[in-house]
Amino acid sequence: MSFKLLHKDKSSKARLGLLNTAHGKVHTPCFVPVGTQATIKALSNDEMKECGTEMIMANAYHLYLRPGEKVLKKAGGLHKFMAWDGPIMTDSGGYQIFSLAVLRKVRKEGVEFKSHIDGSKHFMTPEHIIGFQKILGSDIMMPLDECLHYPVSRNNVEESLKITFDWAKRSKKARATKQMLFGIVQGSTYLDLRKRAVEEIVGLDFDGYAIGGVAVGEPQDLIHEVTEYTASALPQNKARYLMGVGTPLDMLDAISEGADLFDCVVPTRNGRNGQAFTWSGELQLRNAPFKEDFAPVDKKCACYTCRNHTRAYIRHLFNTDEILGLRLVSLHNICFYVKLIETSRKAIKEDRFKKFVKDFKVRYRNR
RNA sequence: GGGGACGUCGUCUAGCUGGCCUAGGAUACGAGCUUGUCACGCUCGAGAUCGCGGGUUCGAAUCCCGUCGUCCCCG
Repeated sequence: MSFKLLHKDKSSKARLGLLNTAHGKVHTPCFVPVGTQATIKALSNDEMKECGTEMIMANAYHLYLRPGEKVLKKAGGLHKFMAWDGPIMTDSGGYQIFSLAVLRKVRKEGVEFKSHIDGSKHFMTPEHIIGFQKILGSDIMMPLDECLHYPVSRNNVEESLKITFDWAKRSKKARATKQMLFGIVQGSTYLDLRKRAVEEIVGLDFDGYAIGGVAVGEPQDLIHEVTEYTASALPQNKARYLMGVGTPLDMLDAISEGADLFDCVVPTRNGRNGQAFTWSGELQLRNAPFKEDFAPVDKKCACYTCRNHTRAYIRHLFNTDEILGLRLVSLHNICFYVKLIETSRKAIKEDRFKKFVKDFKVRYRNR
């Protein structure tokens, strides 16, 4: 249970690290696919492993509502339940409080919310969330936090930071020693508030630090201004997790800004909607130009999808609502993301990450 | 040969006691969006002068006549 900083790129702020968890090692930078409901939608564990996925992410809020504490306890934890023997991170549900805002009431003690599934009322405290993540047996737990949408007034951010900090303290107290617990830095786009949040959270000494409240509606340049600023303020010897980011370009930029871990629904969600990521840009595979395109999704990709199938076939699968279509593109996208980060690690090791990103952007023109 | 029903975007159709229809929807088609997943989703676009011709009327997809086509029943 530790993080080792192995190398710092000489051409950028990119870092190479090794995260040791109870269920294995994670090489950073690392992309962590999102499996909210204890499954990476449409993909099997074997497929994830074949892509080279080292760690996956699940969501405490969702699993708390379904299947619930009792089932997960009886199952012997999340690893056994979903038959994934590698590292698992779990998000607390802080983001859900934000994204399901209509239903929530944030109080100092915790959050009151209505289940989006059956409307039942629940009250969750930071202690509950940690307790539940203990039952899950997550390798990396996240504390309950409040994630605000952009834009938000300075006053609201200051008020919110107090709650997030208080919850962080309480989460720390309630933590389990065998699992890692990260602290989350909020502060929206107010850099001085970000700085204050970093000082407070780092003062509590967590196993790693997350940059939250980023890519929640703000313009591109702000995403990176906040990320770079916050990452630079965090300690060198701890992993930095940029929550919810992102697109290939956002991730690469964030790596140059010093972030180590990323989770994002984009490769899977967009994959289910027919968008493929490739070394030469993004493809809307449902679009007409692919009707008779018998090339693989990406010539440079060695994934199952690209080894066996054509763009024309995948477009056909989407047009006929066949399940295999979503599976093939999700699989390709995950493989692409993992490979992109693997290649990034190599470039960092060789101190040429800045050039690597520059070259990648030239080829990745569609955006 | 006689009687009846029906004919509206590519497809399935709403409307048919005439003006609110410069014809609505669904689907197919075309494009865009998607950043700690309420999501195989969302948004937008193009697409029919209402089988055809004539008539009544200020005004017809809607009423009348003819005609063509499809289907059904009787002979």
